[in-house]
Amino acid sequence: MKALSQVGKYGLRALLYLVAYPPKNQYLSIREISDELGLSFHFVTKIFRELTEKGILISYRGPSGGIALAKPAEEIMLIDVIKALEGEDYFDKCLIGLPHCGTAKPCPVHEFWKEVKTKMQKNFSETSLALLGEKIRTMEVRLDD
Amino acid sequence: MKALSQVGKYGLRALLYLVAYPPKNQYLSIREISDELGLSFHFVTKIFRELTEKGILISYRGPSGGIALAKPAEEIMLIDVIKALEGEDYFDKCLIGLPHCGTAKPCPVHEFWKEVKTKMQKNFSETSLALLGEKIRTMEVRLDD
DNA sequence: CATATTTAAGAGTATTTAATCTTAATTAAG
DNA sequence: CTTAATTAAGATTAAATACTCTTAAATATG
Repeated sequence: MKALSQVGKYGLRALLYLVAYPPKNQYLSIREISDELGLSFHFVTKIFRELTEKGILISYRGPSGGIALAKPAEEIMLIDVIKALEGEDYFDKCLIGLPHCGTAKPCPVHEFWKEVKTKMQKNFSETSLALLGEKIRTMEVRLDD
Repeated sequence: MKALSQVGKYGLRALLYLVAYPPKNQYLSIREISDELGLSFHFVTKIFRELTEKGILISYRGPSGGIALAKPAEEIMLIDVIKALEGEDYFDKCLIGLPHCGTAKPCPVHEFWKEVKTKMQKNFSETSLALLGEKIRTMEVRLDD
């Protein structure tokens, strides 16, 4: 199941790198992130520009510039990132694509699909970037490969 | 969340129409299905050709020809259809796209994502086309709009 | 102030997915 | 046997997504 676009996948991985390996300086360069994760520098730059516009990152140009979280990692929830990367309507889609599917006009799998989406929304709303960063740092989990 | 491609969405809707409104004759024409659901005849034809190759449908050419389920609707599970339309590896994908993500090398959201996929697999494995057809026929749910 | 480093912006290209079109093959019915 | 109805097959086109490239703007440092 391809639940995220490449923008979503790469953006999330790149953000998690920033959270897991916070720089000594105020800013971490996009180049370091893209190099470390083996992602296209230009593509990550484009994605991060969007996250900056949406208030999840702040950026600074020039030498020793880069990007940084706009808020403490504890206050940024996974759901914020996913909605920023995939669209605010991410959890509003009918599985079989019926535009008016909803309580009033449910599709054949509406109730079940709503359960799945609710489970995801709940988990993503409770998961902070700080928590994920900590999991990565303690080597419980991985960000590349 | 876009969990299915257009092929998956249209294919499933078209199949469900067949199940919900079984023809008097042995075969139902693709033209009727695509007309009724407002889908492209040619696109549905192409999708159905795949489902025929994969043994979910049988087809018959010529006047009063069309397509029909290869097995009783009770014996075709939603999961079979989704795997046929989206690929056998549909439930094997890492949320953030890491190729080697798994128990040995989990990504930061591996465990949760596995739960979601397991829930879906379980439900889709227990849901027959017959059940969905019945829901549609009794007007509990809808297939267009 | 000159230079190097970094992100910003957007144009450009490539790939994948979606949809359409054309022609062939099959078959029923007059 | 001719015609019409239907799916099969694959070529073609369109659109969306995924990247890549170029140039500009900002800024630190010598």
